[in-house]
Amino acid sequence: MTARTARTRGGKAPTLEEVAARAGVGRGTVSRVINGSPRVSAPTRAAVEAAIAELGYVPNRAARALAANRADAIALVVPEPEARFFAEPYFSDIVSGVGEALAETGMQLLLTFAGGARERHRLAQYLAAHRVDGVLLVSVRADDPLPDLLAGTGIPTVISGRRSAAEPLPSVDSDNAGGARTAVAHLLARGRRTIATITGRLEVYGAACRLDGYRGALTEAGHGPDESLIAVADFTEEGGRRAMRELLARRPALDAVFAASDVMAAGARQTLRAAGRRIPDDVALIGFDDSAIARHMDPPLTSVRQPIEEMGRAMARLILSEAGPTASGKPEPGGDPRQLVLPTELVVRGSS
Amino acid sequence: MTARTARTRGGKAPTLEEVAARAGVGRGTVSRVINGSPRVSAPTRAAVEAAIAELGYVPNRAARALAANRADAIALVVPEPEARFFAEPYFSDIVSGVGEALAETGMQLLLTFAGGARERHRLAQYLAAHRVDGVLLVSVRADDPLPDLLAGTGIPTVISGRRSAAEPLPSVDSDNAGGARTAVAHLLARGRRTIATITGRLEVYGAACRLDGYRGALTEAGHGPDESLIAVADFTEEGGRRAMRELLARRPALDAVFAASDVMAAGARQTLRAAGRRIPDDVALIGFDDSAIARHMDPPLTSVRQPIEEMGRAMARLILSEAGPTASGKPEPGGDPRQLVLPTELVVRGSS
DNA sequence: GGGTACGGTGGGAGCGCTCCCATGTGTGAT
DNA sequence: ATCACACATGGGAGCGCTCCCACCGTACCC
Repeated sequence: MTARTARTRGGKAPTLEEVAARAGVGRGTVSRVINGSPRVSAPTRAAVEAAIAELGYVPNRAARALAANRADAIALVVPEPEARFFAEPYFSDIVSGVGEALAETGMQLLLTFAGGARERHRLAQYLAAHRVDGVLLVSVRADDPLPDLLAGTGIPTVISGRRSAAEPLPSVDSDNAGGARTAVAHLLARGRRTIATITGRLEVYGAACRLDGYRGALTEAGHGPDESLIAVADFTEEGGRRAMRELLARRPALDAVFAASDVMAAGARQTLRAAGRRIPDDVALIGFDDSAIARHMDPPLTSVRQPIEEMGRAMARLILSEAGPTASGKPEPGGDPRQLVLPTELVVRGSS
Repeated sequence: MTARTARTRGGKAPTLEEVAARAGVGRGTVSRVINGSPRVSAPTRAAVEAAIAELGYVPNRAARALAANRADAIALVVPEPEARFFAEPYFSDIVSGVGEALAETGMQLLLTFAGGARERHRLAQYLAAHRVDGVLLVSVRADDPLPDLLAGTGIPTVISGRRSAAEPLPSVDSDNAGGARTAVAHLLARGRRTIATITGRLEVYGAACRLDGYRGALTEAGHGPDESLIAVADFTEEGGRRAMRELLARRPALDAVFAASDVMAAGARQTLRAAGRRIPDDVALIGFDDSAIARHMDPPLTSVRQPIEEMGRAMARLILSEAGPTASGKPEPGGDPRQLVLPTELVVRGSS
C-alpha cells in the first residue's frame, strides 16, 4: 500500500491522498483535520495527525490556492523610487512587524515593487489576477493612483500613513500631530521661548499633521501664531540646511527648532553649527523618526519615535481581518474602527 | 478599450479557456503563446495576443504552479534575531536589488523569517513543500543548520556572505579583505604610522577577512605584525567603545583606527572624544558599510562601501541560473563560477 | 498522382487540493 | 421497536493551467 506511495518518486512531497491512505481515512477527513474543522472525532483526528507527522506532510500551497480560490498570501507594495527617502529606518522595521504578525497565521508575505504610473496599472491587475488575499501599501503619495485602482478591483487594502484626514482606506498611522505637540511642549517646558519648525512638503498629510501639532502646542501655551517661525522644506538634508538658513535670517533670536524629520534636523544642525550656534546651549533641536542618525548625531538628537514595527503588526492584523471574515472590499459605513492611529513617544537626548 | 473590458469584470478574472474562445483557438495554443513557444504561426499568435489584451488576461499563478510543478517564486530568508545588527543599511538595499532583478523575470519574491533552530527545520520542510524555485539566504552565521538542510532538500540556494573560505554553496560576497586593505593603504598614504583595528567576532568569516586585509596592507608597506594594535569586538557600538579603550590603554600613541563596521566606529569615536583625541587631527578613523550614520557622524566618517544593492541583483541572477536550466541542486564539480566577490569602494570623508 | 514529413493545432489527462453532497452510524424521543 | 436527526465520514467534481499525443493540412518528393 505504501509501496506505491514510496515509488512515486525519490524526493517527492507526500500528498493529502497518501496521508489519507496511511491514516486509513478519506481525503475529506484529512482536509478537515488540516483546516481545523471541528467535525472530526478525536480518535480520527489523532490518527490523521500521526500520519501527517510520520510522512512529514506539508500541504501544497498552489493546489490549495487553486481549489479554494484564495492565496494565503499578502502583498506588501513598495513604491520604489519615492520610498527611498523614508526608507532608512522605516522599511526594515515595517517589514519585520508585518512578517512577524503574518508568520503566526501561515500567510505568506509577497514583496512587490511598484514602478512608474504605467506599471502601477499592470501591478493592480497582477495583484487581482494572482489573487493575493490582501495588499499592504506603504508610503504612498496622495496622488498615487494605486490605492484607487486596488479598491476598484475589490482587493482588501490597508495603507500605512493616511493620505488625508478623510482617508477612505483602512489605515495605520502614527500620531504625527501628537508627537509634534509633545516635542514642542517639551521645549516649552525647558524654557525655550522662540521655537521654530522645519516642515516637510505640506501636501504630505503627515507633514501637515506635524505642523498642526506644532501650532497646537504653541497655541495651548498662549503663544500667538507666528508664520515667520515656520519654514517649509522637503524631508531632505539639503532642505533642512536651507530652511534653517531662512529661519536664522528671519528670526536670529530663535532658541529652539523642531524639525519634522531627523534628516532635516541633521541638515539644520549643520547650518546652526556653521552659524556658530551651540546645541543645545543656544538652540535646542528636535527631530522626528528616531532613526539611526538621531542616536549617532553630536549631540545625540532628541526625536519623536514612531512605533514602526508595531505599525507593521497592526497593518498585518488589519488586513487579516479585512481579508478574512467578510471577504468583501466594500468600505463599511458608520464610524471607522479601521483607522488606527498609534501613539508616538519622545526620546529625549542631548540636543534639547 | 483595453482597460474597459478588464475593469468591468469586477470579480472574476478571465481564464485561458476564455481567451482561447475569444481568439477562436484551442487552449493549447494560448498556452504556447503565453509561454513563448516558437511553434505558433504569426497570425495565430497575433490573434491570441489581441484576445489577451482585450480581456486583460493574466495567468493564474496557482494553477500554473500546480500544473507545471514550479512556483515562479524565490524565497528570501532572513534570520530574524541576528539580522538586526547588520540590518540598518543592509536589508533594504539587498531586498531592493533582489526585487529589481526578479521583477524583470516575473518571479515573485517571498519574504520569510527564520526563527530559532527548531523553526529552521520546519522552514526547510516548508520551502521544499511549497516548491519555491530557489532560496536566498542572507547574513547566516557559520553554525546555522539551515543552508545544509536546504541543500539536503535539493532546493537551489544562494547565500550572501560566505561562511568560510570554502563555502560550498553558490554565494555572493563583497571583497572584505580588499576593502580593508584599501582603507589601511589610504591611512598609510596620509602619513599615519600607528594604525589600530577593531574587528568583529572572528568566527564571522567577513570579520576575519577584514582583519586579513588590514594585516595585508600593513605587511605590504613593510610594517611588521603587531598584535597589540588589534582589538576584537562584536559589531556593536558598546563593543566599539570598549575595544577603543583597550587600544588606547595599550597603545596611547596610535594615530589611526580602522573599525570593521560603522557602528563600531561610532563607538570608538565616543571613546576617542572622551579621551580628548581630535578626529582626524590626532586620530584618523575609518569605518565599514558606509551606512547612514557614517554620513551623519561628526566629522563625517570615511567608510568602505559595499555594493549591497548590486549584491542583491547578483544573488537574484545567480539563483535564476541555478533554478533555471539544469533544475538540479547538486553542486557542480570543477572550478566554481558561482562564487561571486564584488568590489568595495572607499568613500573618503572628514574623519581620515 | 500518391506518399511522406512536418509545422500547427486541438483537447484529454491530470497536478493536489477544497467543497459539498451522499452515505453511514449512533443517539434520543416517541 | 421505529423514526428523526444529528454527527462523522468518503469521495466526486472541479479550480485553471501545462504537458503531451493525436490529428489536420500543406508542401514536397518520387
